[in-house]
Amino acid sequence: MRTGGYTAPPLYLVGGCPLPGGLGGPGARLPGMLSTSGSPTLPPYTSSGKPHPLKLAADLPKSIESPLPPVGIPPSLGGLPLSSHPMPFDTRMPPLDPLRKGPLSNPRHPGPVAPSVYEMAALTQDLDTQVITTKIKEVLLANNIGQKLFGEAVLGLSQGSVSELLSKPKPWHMLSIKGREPFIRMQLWLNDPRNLEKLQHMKNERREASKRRRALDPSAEVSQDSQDVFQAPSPGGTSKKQRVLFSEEQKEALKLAFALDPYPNLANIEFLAQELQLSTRTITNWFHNHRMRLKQYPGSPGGSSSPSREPPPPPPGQAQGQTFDPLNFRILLSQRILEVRKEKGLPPSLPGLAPGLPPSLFPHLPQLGPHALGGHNLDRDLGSGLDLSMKSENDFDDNSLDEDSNMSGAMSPGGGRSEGEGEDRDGRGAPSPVARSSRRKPAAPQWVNPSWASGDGPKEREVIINGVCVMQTDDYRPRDQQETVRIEPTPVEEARARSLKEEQEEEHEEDLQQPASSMPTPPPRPDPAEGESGPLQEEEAAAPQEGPAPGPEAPPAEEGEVEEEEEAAAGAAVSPAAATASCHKGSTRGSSHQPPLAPRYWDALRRVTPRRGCESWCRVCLRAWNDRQTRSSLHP
DNA sequence: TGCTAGTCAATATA
DNA sequence: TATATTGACTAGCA
Repeated sequence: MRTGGYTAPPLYLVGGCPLPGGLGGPGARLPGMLSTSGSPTLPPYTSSGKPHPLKLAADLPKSIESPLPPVGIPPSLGGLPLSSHPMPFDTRMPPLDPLRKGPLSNPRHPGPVAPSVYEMAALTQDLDTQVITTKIKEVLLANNIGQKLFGEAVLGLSQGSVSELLSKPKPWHMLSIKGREPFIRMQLWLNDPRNLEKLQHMKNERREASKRRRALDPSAEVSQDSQDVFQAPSPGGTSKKQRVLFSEEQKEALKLAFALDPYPNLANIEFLAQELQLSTRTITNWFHNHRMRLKQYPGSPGGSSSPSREPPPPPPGQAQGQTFDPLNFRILLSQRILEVRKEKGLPPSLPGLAPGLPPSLFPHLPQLGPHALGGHNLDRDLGSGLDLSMKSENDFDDNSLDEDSNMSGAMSPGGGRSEGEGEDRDGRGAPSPVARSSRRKPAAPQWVNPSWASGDGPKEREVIINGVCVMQTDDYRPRDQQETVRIEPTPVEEARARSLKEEQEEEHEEDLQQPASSMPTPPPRPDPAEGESGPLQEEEAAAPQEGPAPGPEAPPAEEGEVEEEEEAAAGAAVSPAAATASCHKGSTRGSSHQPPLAPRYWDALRRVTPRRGCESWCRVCLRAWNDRQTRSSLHP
């Protein structure tokens, strides 16, 4: 039961109409309200950090010069989402009609159409969400008001939503109109001199009501949650699916898959579902959620996101620039699992396997999944609170080129997700790591740690800058000569043996200035039509194909590849000035400058033409070239 | 059909 | 107990 009793006068928007006393009475103003006839004249906050007095839109259209319909507590609260419920406070806005994006028609309050929340939001100048939430948190804390009560009474949101809003407020410019509504409510609530009084009153009423209920029926251990909240009955018995609790290895696998391809195609989703013994729906949900939540950390210089917030843990970086195919995925995941075990001081070996041999390298063993991996449960073995965010920089030195690639470079050849543009559609937020169609916002920056999967020690000279650039701190001092990673469709045992051998060879490699020695022998030039088979098919591909080298004229790339490569560059964050010289002048993408290739690489590639549009070889060129080689070996 | 944005609510954590 | 996290879901859109 809503302990309502809280009936405030209606909220008026425009001068001449009384604002409810709670909002400051006549003359009170909406925060940052814009005049519809003019440009914003007031910043949302004064220099002292206090909100400006509400600026009225004196010339608002007549259609919204009417009081908002008073909102009472509906007799029945069931069946409606919280956000549709009116607020008992004078921060209330009319219940929304999502179809018309305006207030629900209220037969009890006929008359001119009141401005909807959306209209109000549209009329509202930028609010500093960070300041608002900070103030809200201060007030709540100082007055011992919980998020739950505040959310339900003021915002019409659940506790979890309130928590997210308060702890991770999106900058105003990143909010949709609807997403701005809670912040407008908060601002209105802050402006209400009686806000605390009312909230405390509600709190007391709830407490007393709860006492009464308990007194009436002590056996009913009904939590307050189920009583004072708008408990929506499951309509038609269609309740939410019970939430799945992912195991650590499932999460790790999903993160890895995400790093390989944040937009997996259906085949890959089904593959993951099978591997992880989850439903495809769960997989897609996870990817959706993960993309969205990574985006909640804009981190862009222009963004007004909270400066105190740290970016989310970077995903497994060894996947950067690699393609999603089952074999690749399994190998990388097994490496990751072993790494995690090592970090946790657990034995790297798994039951029934030789030490260090992950079961994913043995497809004949039970599939990788929560019950695979040697039957070990990482949750149990590793405990909670795993910091899987950044692997140690000691076991992946096979792909330093990937430091300049981004997620688009990780697209599966069969994934076909290289189309489109990677720039954030609103031009704000984090630099796009993923080149996408204009519909898709890019996922958050992907961090690169090219050395993750190697068994070598840390490479302190490598500095991770961001998702696509790994700074070579002092000039182009050579790092590992192993510049590319090519995971061939080789039988796993053979692959592992080869890997071990390569590692040994790398350890004894001395001439770091001769990348040519590590450059792969150019495999057959790929057919322009190749590369369209899905990863599952790739997995079934035969052993590495030998064939004629593409020769120095291997590039220019096919048109699609050019597109893909440019998109790879599109999301590149700005690298150090010293490294952002001149390549890709011909790129159609905005911020596509890539660090030029170090001279040592030029030597290796001097006989190969850089990709179209490039003056010389850069990392993108090299990356694209290497991708083609890999693909050509997979799809001769 | 699949995406984003927003939200709920179960669960984990402080 | 309060807050944070996160899987599931919906609406709207292209």
